[in-house]
Amino acid sequence: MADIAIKRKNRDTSGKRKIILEHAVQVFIKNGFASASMDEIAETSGVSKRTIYNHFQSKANLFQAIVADFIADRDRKRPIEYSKDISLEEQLRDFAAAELFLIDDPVRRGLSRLITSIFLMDLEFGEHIHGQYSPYQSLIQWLEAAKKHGQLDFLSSQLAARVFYGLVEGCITWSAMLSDGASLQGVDQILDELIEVFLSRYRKVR
Amino acid sequence: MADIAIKRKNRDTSGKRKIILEHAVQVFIKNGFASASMDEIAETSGVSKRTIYNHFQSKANLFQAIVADFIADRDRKRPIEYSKDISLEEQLRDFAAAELFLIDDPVRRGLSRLITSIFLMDLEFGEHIHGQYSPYQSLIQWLEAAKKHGQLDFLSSQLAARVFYGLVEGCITWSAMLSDGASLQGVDQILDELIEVFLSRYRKVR
DNA sequence: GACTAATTACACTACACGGTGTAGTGTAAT
DNA sequence: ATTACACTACACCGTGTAGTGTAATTAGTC
Repeated sequence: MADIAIKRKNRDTSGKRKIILEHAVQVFIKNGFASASMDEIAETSGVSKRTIYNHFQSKANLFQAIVADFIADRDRKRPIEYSKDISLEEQLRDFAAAELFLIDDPVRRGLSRLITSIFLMDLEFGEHIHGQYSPYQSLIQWLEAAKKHGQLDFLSSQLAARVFYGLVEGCITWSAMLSDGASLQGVDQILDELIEVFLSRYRKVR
Repeated sequence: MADIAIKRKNRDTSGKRKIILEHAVQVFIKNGFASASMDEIAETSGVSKRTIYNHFQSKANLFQAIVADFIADRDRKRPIEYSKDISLEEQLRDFAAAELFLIDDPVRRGLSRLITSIFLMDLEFGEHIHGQYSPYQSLIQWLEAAKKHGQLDFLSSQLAARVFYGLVEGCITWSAMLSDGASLQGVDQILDELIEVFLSRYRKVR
């Protein structure tokens, strides 16, 4: 494959672009979208402001690119399917892992906070981000499979899914965002407890 | 008492002040703090900008006044104490009611969203608001009382409280904020289910 | 070394917005 | 009639900042 050399004339500018994105994230996280200035982003990146505008049409555009990367990163995980051979606990832990991924790294956590704060004030934007989030649908499928297999019992898989995600998000995600990760201390035990709570209610008694 | 007439000279300006506060809330909710302009607030209020600055030192000051009112409103509810004569379900519903109060009215819900979005990006501000929130401590007391009375069983009241609030906030509060209240459909049944989930795990079996 | 795309430095525009100063008005108390 | 005062309308200032135009410079490719 000669894809790399398909156009020799143009230099590879992806390095600068990447540098800009990485530093812009920091500035946006630190100041929020509105208060982050393009001058500061340029300075932090060690790049002229003009170069930023050569790579990105506008501030909003730059931010979009960051969000797009974040979403792509988040969605890299494949949906999880029900398995008879793995304990319910372990499989539920897998679902929670997708949520933990959003907050266990300081940069991702910062971005989660920023993006969440934006779509608290702009619900349309929120739809756009949250709408394409698959794990939730995936969990519903999983719950129904587990019910069919006689391991779980509930009336509404919708409601059960809401309970599970509510538990994880309420007890872990939100408190981690609001405490900047401090509440992630001992998160494994907390998660075990949440799963225990969930199964206390929905595990089928034989 | 002639307190009202203690100084006849000053006219009562609380009317204008109230009007400004009420309309400023709308503008802040619509645009966020940074993007809300004092000119728009003046126009919306039907009041000259100068008058706003006669009542409030600055934009930040005006916003503080709004937040203070919100907090005062929120904290009007007295803490709940354990009672042997009321079912656990009913008492837990009472705790949840304090949370529901923050999101059942469109204006309060808007303010909740705004304030939350601000302290996602400014954790110090968050401390200030969240730090003085009593229901959480109050629930821990309640849980321990119920345990002593032999109705509940758990190792850590901290963790149990976290689970309960996590359930309520994760399943109800956050989803109501992000859906602008749409998810409040059938919230009573959902709450019943959450309490059932909680008690499935922590109710003492005799 | 020549060519040229990428980058820089920097001056500049356009504009929004927080906040102030002021001249003047309506009104209720004296 | 006078006074005190809340209020309005409006011009104005300073500043921060998104975004542009341009000439000069750097550096990768041939």
